Amino acid sequence: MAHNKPEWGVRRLRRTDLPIDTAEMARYLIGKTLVHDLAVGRVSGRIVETEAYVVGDAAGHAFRGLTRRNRSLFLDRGRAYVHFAYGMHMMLNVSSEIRGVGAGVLLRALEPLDGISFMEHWRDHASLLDLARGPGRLAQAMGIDVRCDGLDLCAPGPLWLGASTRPAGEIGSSVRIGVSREARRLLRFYDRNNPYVSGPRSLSA
DNA sequence: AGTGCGATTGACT
DNA sequence: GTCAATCGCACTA
Repeated sequence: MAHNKPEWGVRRLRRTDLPIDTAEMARYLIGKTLVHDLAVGRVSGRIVETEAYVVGDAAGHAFRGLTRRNRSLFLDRGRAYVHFAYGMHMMLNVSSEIRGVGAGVLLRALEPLDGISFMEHWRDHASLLDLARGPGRLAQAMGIDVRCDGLDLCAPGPLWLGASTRPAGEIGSSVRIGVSREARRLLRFYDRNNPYVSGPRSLSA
C-alpha cells in the first residue's frame, strides 16, 4: 500500500538495466522511481502507470517517421521525450528502442514521494491523490516542460530513473486511455493495488 | 491557407 | 455525465 515515504538513497538505473523492447519497458518501469533534481530541491515519485507506443504503432507519435517534434523517440532507450499536448499540457515519455527506431513509453501516473510541497504548489494545491494522477498532471507535478526534451535519464543529470523503493505489486494491463487508433491493444500497464493509478483498475492482469 | 483533432484537464449541469 | 480551453501538426486544396 502507498505510504509516500521519501527515499534519498535510490540507485540510478543504468541503460543496460532497461529492456530494449517497448512493451517490456512499459511493464518494467512500473514500481521504478522518477526523480527531478531542481535548484529548489528534489521531487520524485513511484511510477504506477505506463503505456507502450511500440514500433509500427499507428497511435504512436513516431509512426510517420522522424520529425523535429518526435526526434527524441528515435534516440537510444532511456531518453526523455516531452510532448506539448492540447495546447496546454506536457507529457513525459521514455524512449525505448535502439537509436534510429522510434518508440516510447508514456508515464501516466506517479505516487508522490519527495518534494510533495513543491508538487502541491505547482499543481495549485490539488489533493495528494491527484497530484500526479494523469500524464499532464504528472509532468506539472514533476516540474517537467519542453526543456527536458531529449535529456538522458540514464546519465548524470537533473532528471533520472531510479530503482524500486519497495517490492513491485501485481501488474495489470488494459487498453490505452484516450487512444482511438489500435485501440484494442493491451499496452497500458499499472500497479493493481496502488490508488495513484489514473484510469480503470479492473481489466485483465 | 484552412481545417480538424489529439497519448488531457478542470469546471460545470 | 458534458464541454470548453488552446495550439502544433497532419492533411487537403
